[in-house]
Amino acid sequence: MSESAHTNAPRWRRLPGERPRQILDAALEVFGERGLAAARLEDIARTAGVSKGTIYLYFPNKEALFCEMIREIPSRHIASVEAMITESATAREQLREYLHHSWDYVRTPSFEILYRLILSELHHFPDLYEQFIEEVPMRSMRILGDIVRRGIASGEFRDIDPLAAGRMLHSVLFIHGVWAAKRARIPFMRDLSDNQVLDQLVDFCLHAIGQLPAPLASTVHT
Amino acid sequence: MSESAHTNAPRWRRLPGERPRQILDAALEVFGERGLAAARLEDIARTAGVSKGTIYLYFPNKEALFCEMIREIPSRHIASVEAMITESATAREQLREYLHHSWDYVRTPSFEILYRLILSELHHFPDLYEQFIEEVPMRSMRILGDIVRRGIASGEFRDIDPLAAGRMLHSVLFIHGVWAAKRARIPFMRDLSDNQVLDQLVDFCLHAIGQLPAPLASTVHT
DNA sequence: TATTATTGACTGACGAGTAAGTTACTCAAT
DNA sequence: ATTGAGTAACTTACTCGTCAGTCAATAATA
Repeated sequence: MSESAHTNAPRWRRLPGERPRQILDAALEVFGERGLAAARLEDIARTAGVSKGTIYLYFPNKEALFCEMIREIPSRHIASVEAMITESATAREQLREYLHHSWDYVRTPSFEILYRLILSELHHFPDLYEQFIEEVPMRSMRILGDIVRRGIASGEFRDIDPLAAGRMLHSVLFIHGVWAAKRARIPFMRDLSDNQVLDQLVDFCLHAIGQLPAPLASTVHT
Repeated sequence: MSESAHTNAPRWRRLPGERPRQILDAALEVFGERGLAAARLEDIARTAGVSKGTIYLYFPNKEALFCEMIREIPSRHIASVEAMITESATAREQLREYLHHSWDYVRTPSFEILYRLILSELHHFPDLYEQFIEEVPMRSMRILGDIVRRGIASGEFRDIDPLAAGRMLHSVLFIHGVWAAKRARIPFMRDLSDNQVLDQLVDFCLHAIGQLPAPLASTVHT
């Protein structure tokens, strides 16, 4: 008994390099579960495997931790989505690809949590909100808008305001992503697989901006 | 000096019939501003023009007040939107009309607040969440789905899964409504009027489900 | 040994909920 | 019409638990 009596394994380790990341991840989990006001720093600390005092070594207070989290997390993902864009294909193919990649991003639990937290706390952190808007949805809309513009020029798409189209495409993808991430709680998503939903999205969107009803073609993937 | 010294005007009045509504309206304002956890009952009381104790005469506790508010508020609006549906017109016209009416509903500040609160508290009130989903978005999707079904039968719309189409239509309308309600804080909505956005929405949606790109399309080869 | 990361018990403020006291109103008796 | 006792509506001052933030002590590491 009592391996605790005389193990020379330390009860805790010094990890100043890893603490911020650990704490931010724990913060995402706990803030995501309870919201900014109701989340307890003790819970975040325990989830991160540290004590409450440690948090204050790396973040001045609860709000700052929250803000830092909102800033840090999306920056991990965005670059990877944008890297996926290929210049080679037709606008139609390029659009389809971008929708697929965005679909993967927008369904991640962390995205859903982030969006939810931002939305609910937007009153108190306007600068944070604007930054998020700029870095996530506007970026996405602009990229989509550019693809649409190319497609119009090439005659693949009908004459539509590219920015408006980008906004529409983003909105429908985005909200379905949030729903899909929480599918278990949303009745009208329960019976659909992610791929089915994506197919419906792509079909709907391509018809909305397409020059012609499309040769009935080719939404199959997997 | 001191008109308070001997006015026979009562310092407060008994209004048991009006209190619940007053308190619920105040709750929407204060919860909407600060969220469930951070909102103070004292603030709600002051906004409602009563004292904190009065709230407890009508609601057992903070959570119950919150839930009652979520239940009560949307029921005021929904019926009025559904009453607007006319059976006479073509599916296309009927759809256009329904989108217009929903657009008005979905832009109201109270809807935006409600949606935001529901989304952020969904973890803790699953039954409330399901009820909201059932009463607001699902209802809307079903109505839209029915219109689409009619339109397919009449040849106005292409052959598309009506429920999926209803979901798409709702989603894009809904999220743009939320954005429009907070337009001042959202860069990509700032330069657009509500009517412009609605026109873009209708245009996008009708093309997405339309059999042909509208009247103009009859000249296009098949 | 010196240094620095980490702990955890502590404090002070804040706010939900309570209950005893106060005020507005009601209505039966005059 | 007026009174005034009874009651329902409302207020206010209080309690008590909770939790953000602090700091002196302690443990790991160089």
